[in-house]
Amino acid sequence: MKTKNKNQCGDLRLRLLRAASEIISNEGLKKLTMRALSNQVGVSRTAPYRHFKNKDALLLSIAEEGFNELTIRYRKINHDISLDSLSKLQNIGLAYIEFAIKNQGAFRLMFGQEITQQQGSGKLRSDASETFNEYLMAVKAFQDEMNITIDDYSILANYSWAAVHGLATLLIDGQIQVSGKNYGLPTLLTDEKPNIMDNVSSMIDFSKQTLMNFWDVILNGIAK
Amino acid sequence: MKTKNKNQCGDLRLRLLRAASEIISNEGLKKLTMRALSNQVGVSRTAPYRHFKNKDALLLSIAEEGFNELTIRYRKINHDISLDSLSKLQNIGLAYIEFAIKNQGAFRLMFGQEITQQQGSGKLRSDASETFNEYLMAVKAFQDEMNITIDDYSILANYSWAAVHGLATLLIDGQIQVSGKNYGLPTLLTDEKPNIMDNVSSMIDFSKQTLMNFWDVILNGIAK
DNA sequence: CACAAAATGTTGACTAAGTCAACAAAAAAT
DNA sequence: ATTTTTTGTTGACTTAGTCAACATTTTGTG
Repeated sequence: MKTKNKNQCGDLRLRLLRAASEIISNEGLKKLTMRALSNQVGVSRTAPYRHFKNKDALLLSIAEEGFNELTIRYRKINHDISLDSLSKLQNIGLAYIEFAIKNQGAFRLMFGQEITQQQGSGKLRSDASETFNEYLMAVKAFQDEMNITIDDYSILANYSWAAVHGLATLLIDGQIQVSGKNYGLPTLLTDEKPNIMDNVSSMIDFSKQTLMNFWDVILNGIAK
Repeated sequence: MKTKNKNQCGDLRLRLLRAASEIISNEGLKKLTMRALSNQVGVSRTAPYRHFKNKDALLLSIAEEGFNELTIRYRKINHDISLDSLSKLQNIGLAYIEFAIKNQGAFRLMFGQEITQQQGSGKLRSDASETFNEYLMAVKAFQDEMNITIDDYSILANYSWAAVHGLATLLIDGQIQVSGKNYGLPTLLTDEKPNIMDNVSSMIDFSKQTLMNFWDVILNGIAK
């Protein structure tokens, strides 16, 4: 009998995933080496290969877990009866950005090119589909509730995805100054080096602020 | 006398930069190795080290060149008298995306984390500043010409940057299907693998379409 | 033009990292 | 209790970044 008991068989597997995500978030993908990872977790350098075919497979798993986690958050929002469809969409956008900031490692893998260019493994695709479906559902509900003139819902879906994704990406890549005298300016325009992990809460505040403006513009237009 | 003659001293340097960009664009950053690069260019594996301190320095140079190139395009648009401020802004956005699609390698380096997290080298910062300033100039002109109620121009700047950047990023990461029956859908929701290099023109068409909607929404709001 | 200095390129060698194979220990199944 | 299966370890091979020593070519100067 294959005991898929997470406390035994899966223990190391889980610890590896957690540690790997942390390393990527804190030090970047380049610093994630199988050897450093093994070391961190306290096993020999090849132990991870009992749980993952290779490094890419490990990264894939991180992405899968990420989608599952994100789906849970989306569902919680979509199921919340106290929210109207606009609020749901807004909260989903914020959840996306928060997830990106707090789980940089997973986020980069989920929406980066590393994985899309590979096979993708049915598992990943189905996990990701759940996430996307939850998002698309919110968009549809919003369009139904408002009298949106655009017929194709995928337009709004892509548009808001792009905007939110862009903000998330710029933030975790340290491209926008979220604190100090250069608040809101492109980092490359300033002398300050962003200290990403120390700035999580500033980033989230900045995102909230930006998203507020964002939705205001979407709804009313810039010229009002 | 230091002959900085590009035809002699700089010859290999330039060839390396070109080849490196190409490799990143076609096969991804992971496939760019100093050895493969040297091989491609037809020199020994350590020859590049005469022109770049190390691999990171080479990447940095690619980014620098990228900013210079992008600045030129922005300038051309900003100086075009036949365009009003809105058109300028729109064209700049499109130029950004086109650049990203046609120069993935450089783009990833310019706006990714690899570089921001490093020192940044004054040269890079000043090159990037020119690009950003050109962009900010267009935003200001636009806000001046329209009667925008938002006082802080950096809000619109960040907002449109994020949206455009998000679209560019999703496209080059192959996250959006730009042709076929799944047109406009997230790739992970489908079975099709995007063939990025074969899709350049589809991507650009898709971007134009999306940007049209994008600016329409920004100007008029979604509910009209 | 001859020679010294500087720039450029090459080969050899070292290190870090991914990964396989053979072996060992532990857990599970019979 | 013994056989399998699972999980982990060490050794070894390969690829890739990079330095050092050496060779060659280019450049500058008397």
